[in-house]
Amino acid sequence: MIVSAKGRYALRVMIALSARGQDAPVPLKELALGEEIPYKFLESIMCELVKAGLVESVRGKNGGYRLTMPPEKCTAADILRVTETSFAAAACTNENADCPRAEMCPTLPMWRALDLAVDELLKKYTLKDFI
Amino acid sequence: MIVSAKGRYALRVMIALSARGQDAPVPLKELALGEEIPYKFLESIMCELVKAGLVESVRGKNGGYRLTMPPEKCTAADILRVTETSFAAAACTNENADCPRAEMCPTLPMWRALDLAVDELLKKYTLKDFI
DNA sequence: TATAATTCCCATGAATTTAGTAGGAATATC
DNA sequence: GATATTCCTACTAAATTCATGGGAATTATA
Repeated sequence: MIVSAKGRYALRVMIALSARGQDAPVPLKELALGEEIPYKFLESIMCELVKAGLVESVRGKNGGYRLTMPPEKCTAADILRVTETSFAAAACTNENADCPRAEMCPTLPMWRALDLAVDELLKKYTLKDFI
Repeated sequence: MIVSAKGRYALRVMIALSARGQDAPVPLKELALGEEIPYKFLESIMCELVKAGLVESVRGKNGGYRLTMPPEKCTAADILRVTETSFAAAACTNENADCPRAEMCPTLPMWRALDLAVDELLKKYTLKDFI
């Protein structure tokens, strides 16, 4: 039960972008160096964040990445939902879960409650809270 | 962010043991078949549960496993703490965590809060609640 | 005391996921 | 046209999870 390095990197980068304001886009190189995240790994993470609509990219010279919303509108839940391949506490509550026991599983309600509790908490933290 | 199969197996077995009362020990073979858990994998799980003091084992013929406490005294948190190699939401709050950024990490408080929230919730579910 | 049923212990292997790397095409600025 | 950037696809390495195998130790009972 753990948040991956990818998720933590994503959060860090989003915080870094917040601290920079929304004017000029920040190039990947600068983000990677500043946050000490492997360049190519971060590149793949940024790709996911762009696809999810949390950041926008500007290509070509003087390009880079920029938040698509003000920091107070983006929560930790928004970010981690993108990067964590399984955001569910137990596999049992995954979208693709296909457990034959699900119908009468005594623990399923607990996993659902856990998912909810985690989501509630992560929603409370916005990027603004971190800077 | 997910509870492993091991953890779910452990919970299931503990529930099965609860349902059987504390009298005669239940052999591994029976547990494995009944719960559809690979015999050898379950064996290693039982070993951990014994070491943690949640179940006791009786060796030799007519032996098996038995809870060491009444089902209402054992919570999901007690069980998962044993089986999950990392019970922390983020590696950052692991016992062995040794992050150079920890001192001034803006997200650390969130991970701690998350750990707490998860623990609180899992403590609410006792084995008795599942049967 | 032999036998069968069991837990205990140690080592190994397979599968899956996570983390990271490499190279080049496309795009924009100057 | 040179340069700085994102985008895309594929690959590799490392770690973790999920098991499997074989045999020693222990105990009840016939």
